[in-house]
Amino acid sequence: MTLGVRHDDLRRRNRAMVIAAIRREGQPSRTDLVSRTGLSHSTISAISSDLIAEGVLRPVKTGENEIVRRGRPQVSLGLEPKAATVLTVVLLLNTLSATVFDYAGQIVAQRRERLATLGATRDDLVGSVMRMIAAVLGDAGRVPKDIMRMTMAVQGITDSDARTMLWTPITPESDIPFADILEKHFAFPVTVQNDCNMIAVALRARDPERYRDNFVTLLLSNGIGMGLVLRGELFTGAYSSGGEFGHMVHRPGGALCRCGRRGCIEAYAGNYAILREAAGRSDQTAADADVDPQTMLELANDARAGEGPARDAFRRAGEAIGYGLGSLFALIDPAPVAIVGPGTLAFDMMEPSIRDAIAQTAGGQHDAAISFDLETDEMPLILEGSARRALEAVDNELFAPGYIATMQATS
Amino acid sequence: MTLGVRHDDLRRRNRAMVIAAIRREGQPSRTDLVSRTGLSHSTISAISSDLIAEGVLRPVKTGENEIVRRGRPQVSLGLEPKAATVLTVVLLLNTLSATVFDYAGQIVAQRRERLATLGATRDDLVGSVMRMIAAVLGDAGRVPKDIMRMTMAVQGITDSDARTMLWTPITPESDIPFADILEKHFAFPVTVQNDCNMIAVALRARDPERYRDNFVTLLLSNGIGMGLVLRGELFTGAYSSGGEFGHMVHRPGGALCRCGRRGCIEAYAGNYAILREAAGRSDQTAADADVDPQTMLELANDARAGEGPARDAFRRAGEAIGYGLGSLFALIDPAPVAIVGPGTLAFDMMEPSIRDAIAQTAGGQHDAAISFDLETDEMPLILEGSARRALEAVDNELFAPGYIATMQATS
DNA sequence: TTATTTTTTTCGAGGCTCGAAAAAAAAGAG
DNA sequence: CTCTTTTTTTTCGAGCCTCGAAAAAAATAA
Repeated sequence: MTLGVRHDDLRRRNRAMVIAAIRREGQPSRTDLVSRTGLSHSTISAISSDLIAEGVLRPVKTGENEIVRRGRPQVSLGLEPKAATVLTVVLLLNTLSATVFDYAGQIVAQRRERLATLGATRDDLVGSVMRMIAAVLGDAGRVPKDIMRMTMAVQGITDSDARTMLWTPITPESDIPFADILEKHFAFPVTVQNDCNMIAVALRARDPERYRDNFVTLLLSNGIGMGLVLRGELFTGAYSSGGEFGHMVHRPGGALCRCGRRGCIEAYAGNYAILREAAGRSDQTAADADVDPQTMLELANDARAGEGPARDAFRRAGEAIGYGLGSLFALIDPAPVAIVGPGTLAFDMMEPSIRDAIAQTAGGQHDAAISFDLETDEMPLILEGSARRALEAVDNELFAPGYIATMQATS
Repeated sequence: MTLGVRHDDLRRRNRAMVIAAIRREGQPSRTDLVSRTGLSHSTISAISSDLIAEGVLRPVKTGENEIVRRGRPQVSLGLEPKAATVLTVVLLLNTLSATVFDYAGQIVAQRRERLATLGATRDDLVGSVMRMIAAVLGDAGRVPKDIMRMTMAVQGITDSDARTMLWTPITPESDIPFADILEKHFAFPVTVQNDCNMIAVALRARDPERYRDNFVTLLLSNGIGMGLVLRGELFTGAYSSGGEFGHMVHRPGGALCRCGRRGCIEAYAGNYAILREAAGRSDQTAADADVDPQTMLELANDARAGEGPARDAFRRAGEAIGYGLGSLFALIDPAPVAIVGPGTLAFDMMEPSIRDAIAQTAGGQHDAAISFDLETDEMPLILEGSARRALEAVDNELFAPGYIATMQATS
């Protein structure tokens, strides 16, 4: 049950608010903070001087963009890059990358390598991740105890505690408790997140006007991923990362899906499904584990050239996505949709049938609210979202009792 | 953007917490409140004596159930019935009822009448509601300015501001702004809520062990309604009351639904759909506006008697519900399901196919978490949920600045 | 050099919660 | 019947926190 609000929570919350505002705004002055947070000048002054003394914030000299006016000039406050260091690891099909960020969100060091995930054993995967972390920490000139938080983004389903990769399309291995393994080895806190959720986090940070309280991100690739933000919060399931849009049922008992079930949206709209259909193979054929982007581009060009199996396949894919969005919108009301990933390259071939299908559903009522934004390259978004997630976790730890002691002990 | 926490918010929140705890627990002592809220004895003492002085709480003598122990006996605190009066109106197919509750949640007066909603014009409906409110207020010996809050529960879709009935199956009329109309006439605040959402509110109050953070309520009747609680909060859409489970797409382009679209879950699982199928009519036949419960009981008995069209119809209905739940659970993870309404009388004929269908979907993975509770009579739940909603709104208004002044002015 | 303007800090007042101690209210013991 | 013990509730002073007003600081304009 909900606990009463203690007196010291008050300061902690207001500190959190100030830091969050600075992370959003970039380099606001104290006066900006007053208007953003609704707190008084006195309070902002007290909190910010505390945070500066603790090494979390620093006054920054704004060079050019300042309007020269009468009166005492505003002093902008920025996050102190040295206040903390965080680490992100992104594990996707055949790709592994690790990045070190400073507290201000700037990249300190980055590594990326190809990794044949499909054939990799559990130990291969864990070992590769560990080696890459060690290497990138070396590049950045940091040791594990400098890292205050790590976020790992993976393709697939994670548990709701963000500790274990429950299932993934990138390897037959499942239930890998990355957080436990890495925390044991490196001794910094780790969370494991779904890649699409990280995309959603990044989009909200990039364009808060458009992506704020309710929106959907779809990742169109060999599978179909979804990130869902409802009421301004990332939606996750009760047990898992949830949001398995690709495995909502499009046609009961229909086409064979990569997950082994039948009729999932993915079994019509995933790259493998589009290829299978365009190639005239039965929709009960086993799925390809990976489809070359080049192949999909050629398929899209075939479809653009005129009617034929390729165009039909994309139409069918669009229909599956459209009915799925329609059902989703029946539940949550229409919302802006961001389409991310390689699938955007053929989105023009799918959009008409998506819109037709949505119009057939209850979700199609307010279709003015439905718009599609495209972003082909998902990798920068995943990285940005992961970093943001790790940094925001640090932001909030800074106010926990004992933070100051910890900082002094480690710095 | 989120505002800073002011100093006076603190007291307001803690007062809210105390009142909420008392509404949940019934008649806790101050010591109980200390452990429930985590606040100190001093704070609880201060807040409760304030609330007693303001006439919101009262010390109650617990008669029997008290364990006789050494030491100063605990004094239980209860809600003061005279602190406020709320009103609920429930408008369903062919039924209208209005109830007056005191602040402790006891019924003061109640009226109920049959009303031929299907043939009623907008003015008929509004007029009937107004007359019934006036009558029940008379029964209760209250005047409109005694009422601090009214909740109206309606079958159908409401807007997310809870002010307008956007669409309803009980009459062809749509977009009736009940809240505006009634507030103008009676001058007390009104909200308009979806009936299934009120059922969810009531279930959570009745059995907080089982229905707490995540659960689903399905109302099986001529149509299919849903109430959804996620993360402990009633889920509503961005524009509407949302949760249109019955209009998720089961079979694209399939059976004709009452809403005019094709393939909705309701077009297979609503009473009219089951009857249509069992009677051997085409699934493109127009829906009956209402189906006699007696007819459904006979149909269920036909089905229980052995294989045949009736059994097939229920099986098909179960399949639609099952795939729908499967898709829902793919998004939100499995959760307990409460099945409410006349449809429960034939639930035994549907449950096997529901479970079979769910097992075919991604949502069926953790099917241990899926359980069905049945409750045939929805009316008491709707009433209880509506009252609770109104009372909780009053609970929270009591802490708004100016509350004390208002109370003194009106009492 | 002085006045004006704007930002930031300082200072005292008022509220709130907390822990400890005191008061209250009952049962049990002698 | 009185005193002790036990438990609940209230009181009291300390410590924070936020706020508004006033003061200080830091720049431009005259």
